[in-house]
Amino acid sequence: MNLAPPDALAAKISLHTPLTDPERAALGGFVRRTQTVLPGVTLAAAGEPLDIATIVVDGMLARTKMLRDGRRQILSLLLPGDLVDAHASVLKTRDDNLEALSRSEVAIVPQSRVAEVGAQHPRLHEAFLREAFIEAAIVREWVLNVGQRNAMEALAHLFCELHYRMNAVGRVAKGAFAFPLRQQDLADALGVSAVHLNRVFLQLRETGLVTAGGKTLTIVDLSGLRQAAHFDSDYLHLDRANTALSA
Amino acid sequence: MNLAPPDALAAKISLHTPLTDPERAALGGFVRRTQTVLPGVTLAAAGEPLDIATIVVDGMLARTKMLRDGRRQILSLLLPGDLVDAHASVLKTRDDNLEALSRSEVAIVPQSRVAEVGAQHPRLHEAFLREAFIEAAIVREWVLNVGQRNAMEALAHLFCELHYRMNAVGRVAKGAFAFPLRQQDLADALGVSAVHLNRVFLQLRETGLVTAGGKTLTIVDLSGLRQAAHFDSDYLHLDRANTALSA
DNA sequence: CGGTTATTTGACCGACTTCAACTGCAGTGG
DNA sequence: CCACTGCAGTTGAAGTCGGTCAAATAACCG
Repeated sequence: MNLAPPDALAAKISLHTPLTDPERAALGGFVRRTQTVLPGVTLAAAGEPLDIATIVVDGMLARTKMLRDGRRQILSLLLPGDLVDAHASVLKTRDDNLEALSRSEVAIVPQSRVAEVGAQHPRLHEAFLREAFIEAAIVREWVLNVGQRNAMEALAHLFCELHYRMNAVGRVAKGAFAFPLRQQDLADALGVSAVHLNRVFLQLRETGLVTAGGKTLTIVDLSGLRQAAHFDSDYLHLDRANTALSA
Repeated sequence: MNLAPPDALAAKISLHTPLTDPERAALGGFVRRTQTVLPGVTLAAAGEPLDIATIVVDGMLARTKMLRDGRRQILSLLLPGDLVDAHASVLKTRDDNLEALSRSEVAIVPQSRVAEVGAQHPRLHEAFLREAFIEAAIVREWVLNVGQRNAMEALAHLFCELHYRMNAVGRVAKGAFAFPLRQQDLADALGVSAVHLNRVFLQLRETGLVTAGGKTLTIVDLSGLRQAAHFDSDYLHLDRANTALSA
């Protein structure tokens, strides 16, 4: 029903680097064995060693940080095709958590194997690095979302981002894509309370720009939503993708 | 009066990797020629090519993002010894601005030279990568600051971070270090208004935990400040440094 | 010293929070 | 089949943190 697992990551990488068959095969090796994780499960927690990378095959995960009193911040959403913590082995221990927000399929790859594949395929090495830097760019935009935009703008902006990122891996059909988050997760992503998020989300749906239901989000009017959010996709570094969307 | 320029970067790197003399010399080559930038000057703007790295020799700069209506968010503060945008050449264009917050000394290094030195000195290559990942970790903590902590906690947390980072490059004496920011900059860092920041900053000074004056910030009671901020320095990945502070 | 910029203060307003209750829905077991 | 349970979503009321506007100091700089 969805693209076969390896394709999402390969699709993202080939936005910047055309891939040869051996390179595709190497990527395929990463996701040969996947495992299912249930919503709420923490795959990796702050303080643990950074010895594994994770590839999201299906579902939605998040990088999170917690405060002692239970406050929780989502730092970025991890979508199918995302390669998480590759190259992070230059640091010893994690400083954040990797948490499943929905039932998801992931492939867990030891850093040593990522390094081996990188050594054999220099362009993959560079591509992995690029993915890490793009995630950093997404987190920087996230700061802007949380720090400067009000809840409505921030929500609209987040939905735009998800649309572009899901589209880049072929997971958008007629403006709709899987969206399994609870409102509490959205609230923790934007740094507002769940109650306030609920009201703002209702308001946004009333505008008719988006509809939601059954764990699916539909962007009805992308250009209207982009305007509401002042969304500019440059920070996603999608380059060759979404040329149809940017019009 | 301060450490000689190259020492700050070398000091940070040697927290993780002991450096040989040739490696130190290579770093010294980066900062042989520096230039002065005045407060408010934008060294590099979003949309420009990512073809240079910048080393902060003295002063304070910031990575910033702007919204069309003038709202401004500071994404991270760049201190002496920081190596900015090394390795970022895997991406084509900047998505943020590099702005001087005070009169500063910086060295501008073409990405090609960073790459050459990295090729000659593999451990420097890895060290540059590590610096980039540490900055990403700092930005992630920044999201938590802006999204979950209130203004007082966030301000105390930021001051703790600065103390640790300045200490790691030998720029702290008796709890005091150079702090040339305007309150407007602090406000843009925390995502609050300058008026509110002013009141909160006054309140924090009234607690006696910190004092400020003459572009200098003094942490009077670090452990008290850490408690107020619930500060945990793990995310700075300082490893061997600050062992005296962590007590 | 004059002109500019940064900080401080006051008054008022609005976005967002908190607490609490209620609805709707899906799963479970009797 | 229907109660029971639990969780996500929705709604209301009251309060607070932080925003805005505006003006008054205070510090800085040529």
